[in-house]
Amino acid sequence: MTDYIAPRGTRDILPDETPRWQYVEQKFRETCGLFDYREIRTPTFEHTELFTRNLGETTDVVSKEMYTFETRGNKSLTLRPEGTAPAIRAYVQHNLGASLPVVKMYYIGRLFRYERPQAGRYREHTQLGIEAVGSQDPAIDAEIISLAVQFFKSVGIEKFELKLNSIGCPNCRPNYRKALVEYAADKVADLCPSCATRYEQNPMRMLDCKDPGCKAILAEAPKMTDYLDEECAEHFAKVQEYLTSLGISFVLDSNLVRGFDYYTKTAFEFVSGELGAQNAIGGGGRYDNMVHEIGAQPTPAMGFGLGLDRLMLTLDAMGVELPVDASPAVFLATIGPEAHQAAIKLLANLRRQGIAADMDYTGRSLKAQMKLVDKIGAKYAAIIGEDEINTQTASLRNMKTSEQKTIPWSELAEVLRSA
RNA sequence: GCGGGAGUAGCUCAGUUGGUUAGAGCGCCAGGUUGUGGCCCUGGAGGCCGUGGGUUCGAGUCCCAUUUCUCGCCCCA
Repeated sequence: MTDYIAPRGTRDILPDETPRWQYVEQKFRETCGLFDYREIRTPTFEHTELFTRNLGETTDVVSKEMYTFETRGNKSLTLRPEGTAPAIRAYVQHNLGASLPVVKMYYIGRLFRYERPQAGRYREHTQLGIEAVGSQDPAIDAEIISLAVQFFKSVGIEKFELKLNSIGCPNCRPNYRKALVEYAADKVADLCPSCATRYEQNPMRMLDCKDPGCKAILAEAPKMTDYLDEECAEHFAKVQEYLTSLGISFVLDSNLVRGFDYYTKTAFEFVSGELGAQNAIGGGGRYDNMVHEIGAQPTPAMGFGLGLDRLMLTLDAMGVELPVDASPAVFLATIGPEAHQAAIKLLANLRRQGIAADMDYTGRSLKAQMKLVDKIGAKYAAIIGEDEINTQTASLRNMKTSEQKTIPWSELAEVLRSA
């Protein structure tokens, strides 16, 4: 055993598992394509200020979970802890809004957060995300949510809960915040320590505290949805209306508060009962002010992110079988050095003609090679020994039916292609 | 940052009140007549028993520390 192991909170996805990941990623790409979202790839790290200024100074991510380091030139960089700010930074930097009314992007990227690992939580994880920039139409909110739903279903996840809320905007949220603070003012002493801090710094975060005491105290607290201004209320009603018309069921959750400060209006989260304590499989919301804060003219936007690692865990827990098969079509099993030499050339020909093929490179017996064919799951074994060399053929064995036919080398690719 | 559980072969795990050369199943490798996989049989390789210290005539087993993994809290995907 080596002393070198993957750093805490990171892990290897081994060759046996990667086909499942690739399959899910492919489904995501296809779904995004159906909704006309295009891929954007942004750097793994960004200037630290992008995150500190846009996610909120008091959020956990910014205050204690970022992987931040200094360059030789004393600039502070940070491994991206989330995907939205970088995507919007790119949108603004390249003025993407100038050429399209609504810019619809998706990304598949690794995110980094320095947290204590546990089930479904890693220090490096993969997130699939989408962002739509340029529309305040509640139909875009519904589109993004329905893209997520369609994607979940495409990989076999039917059971999940969609939680929905509106957290208002800078116009109406202060009123609610004030009402909440007034409600909690004489109860601070009874709240848990972290809620006492939240009361000071970010009162709305008290709403999703899991402490039973806090829950009881806040059960009677005023609700954001009762304080929405006319525009936000109408937007929220429309989102619900559209979702309903799309046949997407949801539950309103007035305690749903997203982790970053940039959200406005719509907030939503998908939770899976198949996961442990970390049961949020994806979530997102509207962030109508970020584009402006990053430096472009005010432009509404809406996005969604989902944790691929947690999605894979959910699939495992649900026992979903994905139709993946990474096995080659044929394995050349050879007897003796002459056959080995002939197979090298034959193998290259097959591959050039688009037939996935492999052969033995360890000098094993035919029997051992056949075992190997079985193990790697190749559909056919092409056996080449002295007889076959003399006749320029291969004994093509169907590993499932055990049928065996003599095929000339020149016809091998064609036979395999039509098999 | 704080709590609970666990580190014995590649994997999943046994290992009796501390007592000789540390085990099983699976996997791996080689055989079971000539050039043929799955099932079966036989044999083999592979372990500083996480690491360091301590108690003891003797430690995989007891004590301490440390480290890693794991589950949970905070929070999030």
